[in-house]
Amino acid sequence: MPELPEVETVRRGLSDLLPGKTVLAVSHDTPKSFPNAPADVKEFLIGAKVEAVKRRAKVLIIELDTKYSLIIHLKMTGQLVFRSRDDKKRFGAGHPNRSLIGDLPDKSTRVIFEFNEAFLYFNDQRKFGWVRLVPTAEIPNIDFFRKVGPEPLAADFKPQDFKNRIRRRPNSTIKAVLLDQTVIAGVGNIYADESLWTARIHPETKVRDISPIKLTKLYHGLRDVMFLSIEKGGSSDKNYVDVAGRQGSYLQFANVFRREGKACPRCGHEIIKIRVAGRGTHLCPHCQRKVS
DNA sequence: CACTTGACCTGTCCGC
DNA sequence: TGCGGACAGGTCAAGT
Repeated sequence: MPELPEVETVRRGLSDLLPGKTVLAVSHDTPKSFPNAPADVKEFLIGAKVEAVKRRAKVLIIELDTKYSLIIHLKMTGQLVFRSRDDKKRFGAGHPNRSLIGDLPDKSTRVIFEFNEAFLYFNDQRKFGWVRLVPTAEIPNIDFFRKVGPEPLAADFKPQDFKNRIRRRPNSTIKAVLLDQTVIAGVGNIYADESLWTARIHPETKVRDISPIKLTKLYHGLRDVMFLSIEKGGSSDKNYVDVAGRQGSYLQFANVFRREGKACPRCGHEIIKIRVAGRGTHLCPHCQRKVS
């Protein structure tokens, strides 16, 4: 579930909490969740101090003072939840900011990082996510980072850059291209559907059939929905929570996603759900016509 | 080569 | 209430 806005929300939370803290211990459930632990953990992680928490596409990068970094992908159901000794006082029962998840670790907990008086839990129900320890200087050489496209929210990412990237795949459907991380970084199913609705583009439209004006609308639509979602703490359908265990509220503002059978907020026609590029896809068949 | 489909996992929901 | 099947927000490898 976590797409760019959710991962960015987690990054901001971790960035407020982790820098300056030293890793005291690490435990993990399976090699799958932490492929190069524990041998490397003992040697490279314990005693390391967190310097910064960054994000590239949907991947979190926790930079340590040892020239190593932890890189973390939440995939569909990953969570990173931070609990300090003070959290019971700050987020106890009745507190509006209290965590929505219970005692940790729970049965979805895969990796635990212990800091002084605090723990960071990596939970992942479906076990698609992972944590890796890599030399910081090697990160740009990792296959995923070499291939991944530009950050759509970067200040220097202009409409023309967006159009040029998208047009590299003229014969694909626009939905498939938006989801392709090598074209644009960080777009997932929710923000693909929402941005296509905003730009009034049918998700099955071939890229070559979309006018320049519509592509410009899509550029702005994509950025608008992502900026709004970050402001709302991301989308929580089921699993996603921030570092304090709180859900995001963006889906309250969604126009089509998970709204099949309801009225389109723009024209009142019924929103439908179809399958495009192998993914559940939500659209208004009246506002979003196939030929631009 | 460009593009699409299945596999990876667990949990939940829906129809019988 | 139980059971089988479909489905879930991401990414690869393998297939056409």
